[in-house]
Amino acid sequence: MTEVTLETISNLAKKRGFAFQASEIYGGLRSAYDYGPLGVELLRNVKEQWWHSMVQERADIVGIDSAIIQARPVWRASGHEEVFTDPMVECRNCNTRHRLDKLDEPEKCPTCGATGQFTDPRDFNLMFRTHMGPVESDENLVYLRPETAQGIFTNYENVRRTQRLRLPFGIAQIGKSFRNEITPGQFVFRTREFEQMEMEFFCRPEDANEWFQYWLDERMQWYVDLGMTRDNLRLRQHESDELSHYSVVTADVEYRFPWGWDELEGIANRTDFDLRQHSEHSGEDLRYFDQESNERFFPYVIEPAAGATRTTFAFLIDAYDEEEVEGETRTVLRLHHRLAPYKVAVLPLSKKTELIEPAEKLAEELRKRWMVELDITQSIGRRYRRQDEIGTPFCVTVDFDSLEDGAATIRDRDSMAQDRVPMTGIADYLAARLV
RNA sequence: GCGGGUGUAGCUCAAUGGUAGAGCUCCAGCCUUCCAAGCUGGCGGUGAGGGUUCGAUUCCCUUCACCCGCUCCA
Repeated sequence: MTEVTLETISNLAKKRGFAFQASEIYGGLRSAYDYGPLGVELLRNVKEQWWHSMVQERADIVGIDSAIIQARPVWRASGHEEVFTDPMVECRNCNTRHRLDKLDEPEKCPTCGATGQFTDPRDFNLMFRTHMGPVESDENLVYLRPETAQGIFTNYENVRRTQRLRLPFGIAQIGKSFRNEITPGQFVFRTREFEQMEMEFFCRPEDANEWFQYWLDERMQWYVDLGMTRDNLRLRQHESDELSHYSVVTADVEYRFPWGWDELEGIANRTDFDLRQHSEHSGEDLRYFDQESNERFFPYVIEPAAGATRTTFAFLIDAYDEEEVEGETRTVLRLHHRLAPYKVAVLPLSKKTELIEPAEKLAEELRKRWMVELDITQSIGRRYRRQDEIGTPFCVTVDFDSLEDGAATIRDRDSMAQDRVPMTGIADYLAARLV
């Protein structure tokens, strides 16, 4: 395992086309990043794997995709409109920031003890505001969602009824969320626009603790199965004073980032808070009717909520490796095959047209099944290293012998071992290994 | 937002109040038949705006972005 710095990864990301500063040609926009051709593939693969394990492979979970902009009362009911606005003051003496409503003495800094050094209180509003419709007025103020979860709760009854779901069941969603984080930073780790992978699992209140534990184990295993180093992962239970307004118990899946342990995913027992709130605010009865006992009750909710963008970032960091090969440093992204942006690179040994033609033909065939890159520039060694650096699991090299024997060399990213395989069998060879 | 640090080519770095250089990368050509080879050539830069000055990448101001801390969270 190579020790990685944030700088190493952000440089690689820029250099190879994973992520770029947003609006870069205009000097950039704080806390906003654009995903390049490699980054979008990696991000898509992470989301695809999550969806696969959460929705496709499960009989008890379905997916939705709700609107980013919801009616304002949704955020009143969820508590976000109230909780996401904090009056803050800053101490001019020690440069610390404090919530005014949490201070014991309004003029005294709890950090350095100085009095009368506070700035005027300022409202920190964590929700993005905009207006629905061409005319800006208080009446059409709307928020960009600060979490995808509320779109699930507001659709709970629609989904349950149309899919004829019975407890326990889950609803999953992947999508963008927006928060005016007070302090964004650490590259793509904490950005104000970010992507979430959230699933709300509805169950009987008495089973909630059991399901909570179940999802803790399940989610932890997901990262490990996709190749993340176990020692770089841990579960951390929230202290009671750091719990969200909706949660009675929360545990975070944390990753050992270059700057320390930090959160990838929060798994929370949201109780019946959200369904109850929406029932009260909307007037819709969102209780579950149990035919056997002839009772109505609010289900409890266990929520594994992961950050798609920061999880992608963690996979990138975890895959990064450098090793010495014949006095040279080989940089290789040891990404799980399912996550690798490109699965195969097709490399004609030289630029001679007699090699390029069969290489193009092979690439065209393989592209029907996988992301394939055809690279014809520079020496074969250099191209192998380029593919190593972006994590491509296999390189297929077409050489002059190929014209005679109809075979090509397949080179493995991790072991650098080579296999001679008939051209007609290459797709099968790769399919057997790209699991 | 506050305090501290940083900003010269895609990357690493150099130089100067007077035409901004190098190595690597990238591209093209030659050569080369399997792990960042060689030769030739090419593209390309002082984050942005303003001020001082005959002249600013250099000095001053403003602004933007990144990193560290405070705070918040997926």
